[in-house]
Amino acid sequence: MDKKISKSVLKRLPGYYAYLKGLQDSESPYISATAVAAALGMGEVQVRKDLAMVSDGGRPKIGYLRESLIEDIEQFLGYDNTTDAILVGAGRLGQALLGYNGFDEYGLNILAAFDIRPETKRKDSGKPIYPMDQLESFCKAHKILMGIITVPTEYAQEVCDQMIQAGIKAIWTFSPTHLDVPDHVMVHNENMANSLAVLSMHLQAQNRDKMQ
Amino acid sequence: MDKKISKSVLKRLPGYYAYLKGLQDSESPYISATAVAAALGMGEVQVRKDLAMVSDGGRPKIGYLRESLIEDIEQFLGYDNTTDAILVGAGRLGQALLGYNGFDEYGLNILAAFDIRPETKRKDSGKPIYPMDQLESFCKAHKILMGIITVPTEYAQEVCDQMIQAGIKAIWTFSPTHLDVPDHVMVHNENMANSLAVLSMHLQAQNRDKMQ
DNA sequence: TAGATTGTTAATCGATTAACAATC
DNA sequence: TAGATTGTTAATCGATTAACAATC
Repeated sequence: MDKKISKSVLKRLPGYYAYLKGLQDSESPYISATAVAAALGMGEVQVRKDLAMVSDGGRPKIGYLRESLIEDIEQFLGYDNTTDAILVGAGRLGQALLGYNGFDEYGLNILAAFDIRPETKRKDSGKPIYPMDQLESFCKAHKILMGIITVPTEYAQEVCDQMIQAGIKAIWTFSPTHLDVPDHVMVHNENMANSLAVLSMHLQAQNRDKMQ
Repeated sequence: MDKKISKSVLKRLPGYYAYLKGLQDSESPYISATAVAAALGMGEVQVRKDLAMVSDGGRPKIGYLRESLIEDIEQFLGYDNTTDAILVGAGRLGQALLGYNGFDEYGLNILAAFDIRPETKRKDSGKPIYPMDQLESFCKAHKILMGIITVPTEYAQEVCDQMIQAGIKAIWTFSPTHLDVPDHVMVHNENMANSLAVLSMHLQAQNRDKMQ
C-alpha cells in the first residue's frame, strides 16, 4: 500500500466502504473481492486491484477480514480524522447541505455558514450563519482548509477568491461555472448539468433506437 | 458530427455551454477553441476535438460562430426539448432540488415530488408533493422517463424498484448506495462521498508535503 | 489434493496529447 | 504572403481487463 493512487480508484473507494459497512454482522467476518464485485456489479479484477491499494492483504481462498478492510479504507480516505469546513451561501441547497448529517461518516464537519444576508435565513440546521465579512477571521481562527460554495453562479468567483484569501485549499462548488484558482488550490465542481447530460443522452439514445 | 460520443466528452460539453452563454454580446460574434481552452484552463486540442463532435465546422483563423455553437450544444444535449422528471423524497435535499430553477436551462423539468408523508412537508417550491401510492399512475399518465431519488439510503433500492415498475428509464440518485437495475435502465449516482474523497486526499497530500 | 481466491505481470482498450497538413 | 486557427492522423499515456502463478 501507499503507492501513488489514481483519481479513478479514489472515487471508487467510498462505494466499497458503504457496501462493507452495510453488511450484516451475522455473516462471515470475511469478504472476498469476488463477492464485492458481484454485489456492486463491477469487474472482479478491478475490485481486487483497488482493494490491494489500501489493504495489506487478503488471504487466498477466504478473502479480506471485513472489519480491518473497513478500517483500512477509513484511514486511507481520512474518515478517521475530521476535516472542518465552512459553507458560503445559505440558500436552499446550502441549508440542505448544512443540515445533512451524513457527512460525519465521511470525516467532514461543516462548522458554519456565511451569507450576505444572514439575518433573513432560517437556521433550522442548528448551525450558525454569519455575515460574509467574518469569513476570513473565522477561517484563520479555526484553520479551515475546505470551503463549500452554494451561491448563485454570478457570485461564485468572488466567493472563491475570498475563500482563498482566507487560506482555504480545497473548494467544493455547486455553482455551475468555472473557477480560476492558483495551483495549490483544488476545486471540485459538483456540476449537476454534467450528470444530467449523461442521463439525458441515455434517454435520447433509447428513443432513437425505438424509432428505427 | 453524429459520430459516437464518449462519456468523457459528454461531461465536458455543459461546461463549454455555460461559458459560451456567459460571454457578453458586445464582443466578437466568433470564438475560437483556443480562447475557450484558455478561459477554462483546458488543453486546446481537447476543446477543439470536443467542439468538432457537436459542431459542423469552425472557420480557420476566426473560429466558431458563437451563437450557432451554443445552438449546436443545446441540440446535442437535448436542452431544446424538455425532459419531464419526478422526484421521490421531499426532505431537505429533495426540496432544494425541487425549488432550484436552474434545471430549466438544461432541459429538465421536475413535475412533482412523492413522499411517504406528503402532508407533513412544506411546499415552498410551489410544486405538488403526492403520496407514494400515486407514483406509478402519475408516471404512466405523464410518460415520465426520469426519476430523482433523494430518500434515506435504506429506502433507495425500494424506491428505485418502484420507479422502474412505473416505467422510468433513467435514475438520478443522491443516496450513497449501489442500486440494482436491469440493463435498459441507467443510474447516475451523484455520490457526494466520491467528490469529498478527492478533495480530502488533496488536503492530506498537501499536509504530508508540508511536514517533510 | 483440488478449488477458490489472492496478487502480479502482460495485453488491450480508450482517451488525451502531439504533430502536421489544410484553409481562410 | 504570413499567421492564426481548423481538423486529422499518429504517438503517448493511463486505466481497465485478461492471463497466470502463488497460496491457503
